[in-house]
Amino acid sequence: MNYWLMKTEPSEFGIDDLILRPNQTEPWDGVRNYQARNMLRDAMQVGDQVFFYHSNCEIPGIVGIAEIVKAGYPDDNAFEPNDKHYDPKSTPEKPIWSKVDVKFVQKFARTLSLKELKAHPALQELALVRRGNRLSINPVSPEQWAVILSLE
DNA sequence: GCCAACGTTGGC
DNA sequence: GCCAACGTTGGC
Repeated sequence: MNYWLMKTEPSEFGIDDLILRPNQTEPWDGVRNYQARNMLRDAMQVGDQVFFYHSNCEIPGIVGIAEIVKAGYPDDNAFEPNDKHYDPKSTPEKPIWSKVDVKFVQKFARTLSLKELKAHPALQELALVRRGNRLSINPVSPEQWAVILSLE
């Protein structure tokens, strides 16, 4: 099993929105970065665990856990000219972009803030806290996962 | 293939 | 709102 961290802006779609979805499940779409796409398409498997991260908000940090319930499949909103994430280079015959489905698992009692993660000695290699990292999807090692969970 | 200009992310 | 960091675009 693999561990991940996925960023989202709560003003757009936060963990409370995920909880309210049918089956508490939502496609994770709209990713338009090749590195992140490769993780969505090639690496994520059903059952993988995901830290749900809120960015661009009052307290950026990890707010809970979700789970991959459907592995990579074509991001079809790239085909829709009226969609915000439309990409004319991607077609149903040759899709460029991928998405996965994530399901709510747990919401933490408090936000594990970015500040706190950055300060933790055992998390200095966490992709999220590395300088200049802007990827919306990051891998998390089993060791890092355990350390972060213990903060809750 | 180089690289300047521009756009986006996201913390602060 | 600012700006550092990084990705993408497009002229050459």
